[in-house]
Order: sequence, then structure tokens, then C-alpha cells
Amino acid sequence: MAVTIEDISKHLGLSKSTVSKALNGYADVSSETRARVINATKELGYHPNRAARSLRLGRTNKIGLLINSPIQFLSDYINHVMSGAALAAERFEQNLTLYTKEVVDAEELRRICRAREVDGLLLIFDPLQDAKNILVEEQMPFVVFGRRSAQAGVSFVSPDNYFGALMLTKHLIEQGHDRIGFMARPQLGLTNSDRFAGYQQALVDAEIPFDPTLVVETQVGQRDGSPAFLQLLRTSNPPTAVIATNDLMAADAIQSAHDHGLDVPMDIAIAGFDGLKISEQTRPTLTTVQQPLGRMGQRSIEILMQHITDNTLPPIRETMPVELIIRESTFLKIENDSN
Amino acid sequence: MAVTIEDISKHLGLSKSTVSKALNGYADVSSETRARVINATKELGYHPNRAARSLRLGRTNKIGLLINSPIQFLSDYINHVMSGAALAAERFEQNLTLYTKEVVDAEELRRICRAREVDGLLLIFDPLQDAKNILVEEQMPFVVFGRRSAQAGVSFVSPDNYFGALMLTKHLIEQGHDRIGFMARPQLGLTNSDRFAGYQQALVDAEIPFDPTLVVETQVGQRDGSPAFLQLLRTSNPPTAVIATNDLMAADAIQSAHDHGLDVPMDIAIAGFDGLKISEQTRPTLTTVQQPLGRMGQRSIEILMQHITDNTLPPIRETMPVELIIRESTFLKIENDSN
DNA sequence: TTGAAAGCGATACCAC
DNA sequence: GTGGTATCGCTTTCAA
Repeated sequence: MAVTIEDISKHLGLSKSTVSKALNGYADVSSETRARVINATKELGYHPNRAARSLRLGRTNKIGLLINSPIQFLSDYINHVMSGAALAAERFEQNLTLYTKEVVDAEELRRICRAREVDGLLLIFDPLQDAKNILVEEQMPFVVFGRRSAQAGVSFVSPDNYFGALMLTKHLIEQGHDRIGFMARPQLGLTNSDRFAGYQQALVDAEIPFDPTLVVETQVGQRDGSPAFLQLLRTSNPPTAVIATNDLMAADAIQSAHDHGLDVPMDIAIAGFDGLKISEQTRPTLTTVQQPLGRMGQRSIEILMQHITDNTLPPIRETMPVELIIRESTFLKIENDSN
Repeated sequence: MAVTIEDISKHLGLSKSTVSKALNGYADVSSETRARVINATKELGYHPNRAARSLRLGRTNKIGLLINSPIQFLSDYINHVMSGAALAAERFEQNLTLYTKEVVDAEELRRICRAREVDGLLLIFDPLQDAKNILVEEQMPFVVFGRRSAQAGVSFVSPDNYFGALMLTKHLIEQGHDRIGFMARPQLGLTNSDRFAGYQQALVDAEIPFDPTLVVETQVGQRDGSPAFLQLLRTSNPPTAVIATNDLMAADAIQSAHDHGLDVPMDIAIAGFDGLKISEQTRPTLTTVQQPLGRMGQRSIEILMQHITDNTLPPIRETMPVELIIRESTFLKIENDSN
């Protein structure tokens, strides 16, 4: 069943080396021989054995996708990333190997490196504290996806969280809000602080004093946006608008508001972050900051390939533009003024 | 950086063969030697090179996930499947390799087989017409996920579409509906006809005559449920309830109904299929038939592993139970009768 | 322009 | 119980 290079060579009465050279574009092969080889290759259905090639060449042509996240967070988000990554990987003739565990531990990571399972890794969501150190130690190229990394020497592709939050907050202020709740997810690290900075800058620009009671932190591992939202509602002077951590939590918040007899956006405006399909399907539809997840996925593979090809390359850090998408959940269309 | 079996053998003053045997549980190794080897293994951080192992053993310990679908259909659905598959694969110490293309063509499939990229394939969504034939020819084990296959000799894991549609239709009838629209996706093949059979059986059981104008086919590649839904509404005698092809299309339908000033479920009831997270997040929340996607993903990997281990195994075909989940989109709570 | 042979890192057969 | 060696399929150096 399996056709090897030896089958081709016997079939043509040539040596294995000549066949190999013909296939790998060496110059010292007569064009006639090359043609015969290529022909035989098609005729017999030869495809070089991946394992043998990997062993000989020392590269696997595989990229690992390390999705270090509880499955509940595996929303639409990851699908967009994966499809972008898959597209780019295909162009580079790389396979994508999936590593999805709640927690990929250090030992596992070492194994992936030492066993040479992949040529490089794309880290999606929070990498382990020491994961990056291990990868650096093992000289395994990697790119962090979706968030900035404070660590020196780390390449990443991140959305412009600061600007996104800034635009979103400005929009809410324009809609007349001056008490804007902010759902923070502390474990998001720089993502969180960037967004928070954007939020605060918008307040400063509008000369709205910052009120810390409007900031509520979601719990670690919390996937439901309702508790944080309700906590905001229960404060003595609740917000009239809320920025949720992401679209999924925003959808939960809308649900909660609805359950409590509140109209969105009349009684409370709610905005999300990410720009997933669900933001079009909530009722009211959701205002959100859209990340170019597909393109980010592509870019991160491209950057990773550069690192794989040239391991002396300095880190590449890209922040990609986001887009404010205004929908019903924050937009008071039934307006009274002339402004 | 990379530690090989030779490093271990030199370190201990043993031969490579002894080290290998110690690691692979051969009996003819003294327990003392075995202990020393295992110890050195940990000390030096040895992990066997995957490519070398694959080449020698003729297996890759990789399972391919062939996701043959336009990206738009890559919803939450695939995430549940993947996480189940990943869980099972991990237990079998298999890696998952992702093949996501709109269309994986025959040539590509042949390459995957001949190059021995994987030990087996999980086919998600519609496999190519001749894909299965190629795989059989190449003796590549595979399992079809999510749908029955009429082809003899093909293993699959499928939801109980017939029973799901039966229960769902009965529920709608109980809610007082006797004009129930049915959105069909012809390209779904047996999935479609099984559900349709369930739908019709429920009508028969309730002695409701079947009206073909209530069946509307969605277009190939159509992801938006609105057009089909609107087509149903525009008939001279429109339905009072609609069964959508899946939750995503149902969500679109709800949106459409809303846009046309119709209340769901008062003016029209809408039900989905699949039981994805979105069914909890629409407004009203969506009645649906929930598939155990995670467990189905697990099972399909388990079955695939059986085929990989024993290639004489007859096909395994499993139909997994589904669950009717009644939510707001079909449930008239504000009722008037005592029944 | 072609071919022989070494070697990538592992496993497994067969001597000893 | 241990070690030498062939082998998996490929690429690449070197010799012819």
C-alpha cells in the first residue's frame, strides 16, 4: 500500500538518491530523469513518508496550537482563530496539532519540546506562568496569541485593547452615560489593564470623575457574566451602562437584566468585547469591539514561521486594530433631542 | 538540547538496546537496571523522539480531525466535539491533527494516507462523495462523526435524529400547533431524512395531515436561517411553529420574526436542534434537541482507536440519545386552560 | 549526471 | 540479562 522512494527507484531502474534529488529540485539531475521521476511519482501515488522525513530533516512541519483554557471559554472566538491559523498553516505546508487541556503542565510542555513533536507553538489564552521560560530554555519558537506579554523576548499578536475600550467608553459617554460599570477580569493581566486604561482615559477626556465602585472583578474561572453584572446593579448608586469582559458575558448580562425586568438599553446599556457572532444574535443586538481574530490567527502563524525559519530573529509584537460596532444594546434611537 | 537514547546509554554505560528494553517494559531486564534507566531518563529529561518512533513502529500516534466545512458552520458545535475528542485522545496518548479546509480534496486525502501522517481519521461534517472509498482503499481507519452513513462498512457516531424530531414535534403539537413548518437541509442526507421521518411520525400519531407547503429547503452553503424562515411565513397559510435545521438558524429565525414584529412564541413558535450555548442566550430562550456532542466526540475516538488497533473489526455504528429541552421559544406559559 | 553509503533515533531480533 | 546490529524511509555527502 505504502509507496516508498525505493519503489520508485526500482520501477525506473534508478538509485534512491537520484530519485530523491530529482524530487527535491537538485540541479545535478538531467531534466529527462527528473521528468521520468515526477511522472512515476504520480503514476504510483508516491508521497514521502512524514516520519522518515521529519527524522532525517529534524523538522516536523507541525505547529502546535496550545489552547490552555477551560472548555467553557472555547467559544466562537477560538473558531475564528483556528480558521485563520489553519489558512496560514496550509500556505506554509504545516499541519496543526491540537493541545487542548485545562492546564498543560510543565512536564507535558517539556515532553512536546524534547520529543520534537512540533516545530513551534501558538499559545492561546493564558500560558502557564513558567511555560514561556520552558519554551525559551528548550529553544522552541512560540508566539502568544491574543494578549500582550510583558516578558521581554516574547512575540505576540494582540488586539488594541486600549483603543477599543477608549472608543467604547466614549461612545457610551456620547449616549449620555456618566456612570459606566466596568467588568474586570484580573487574570487577563495586560489585556485587562489596557482596557481599563482606555476606559479611564475616556472618563478623563469627558471630565467624568472615576468611581471605583463601578468596577467589579469577575472570579477566576467564572464564565457566567450574570454575577458580576448583578453585583454592579446592587450598588447604592448603580451604573446606567456596563462594559462586559466579552460578548458571552455581555449576553449573560442582557439575560440577567431581562430577568430583572430591566430594558436594555433604556434602563441599562450593555456592551461586550470581541465581536463574535453571538453579538448579532442577542436581543437587543450587542454593541461590541470587534477583534480581527481570523487575521490575527494568520499573522501569528506567519510570525511563528519566521521564528522557526530564523531562530535569531528578535521578538515581533503586533497590536492589531479593533473596530467599534454600535448596535442596539447601547443605542438610544428613540431620542428626544436635536443633537 | 535534545536527549537521545544514546545519551542515556552512555550516561549509564549500557547499550542502547538495554535502555530501550528497560523503557518499553521488556521482561529480560534486571529490575535494578530498569530502575537506573528510568532514573537517568528523568534526570536528563529524556523523551523519545516522535519521528524516530513513528518511523520504526509504523504508527504516528496521531489522529486526524477532518473538518470538512465552510468556516461559517464552525460554531460552538465543533468546540464540543473537539473537547470530547481531545479528552479521549489524551487518554490514548494520541495527538489530534487538524485538517480544516472548505474542501479536502481527494488528492490531499491520498497524501495524508500515503505519507502516513496519521493513524486514523475522524470525519466531521460531510465527507466528500468518494472520500470514504479512498480511505477504504488506503486501509486508513476512520469514523464518521455526527451523521449516519448509508455506506456499508462505515463506522459512525450519530445523534438520534429520528427520535429528537419526533419528541420535538410532539411537544409542538401538545402546545396546540397543527401547522408546523420544517426547515430541511437536503445536503444533510440521512440526518435530514431521519428528522423528517420523526416529524412525520409525530403528525401521523396526532392525526394531523401532512402539508408539503410547510417544508422548505435551505440552500447549499446557506448559513443564515432567515431566508428559509421568511419563505415559510410568506406562504398563503403559514405555520404557527417552525422547526429549524439547527440552533444557529433558529436564532436567525427568531431575529427575523422579531424584525417582522412577530412575538415568539405567541405569534410563532420556533425550535432549534443541537443544544448549543446560543440556545440559552437567545431571547426568548430556544427550545432545542440537545445532542451529547462531547460524549459523541469521545466515543468516536474510542471507536476509531479500536479500528486502529484491530483492522479486521466490523464497523461500529452508534446512535446516541438526544434530549428535548423545552424553553421559552415554544412554551406558552400564559395559558388559559386547565389541561 | 548518477549511485553508494552514512545517518537521523528509535525498536527488536538474535547472539552471547 | 545484556549487547550488537539490522531496519524503518528519507536526505545528503562524496566518489565515480
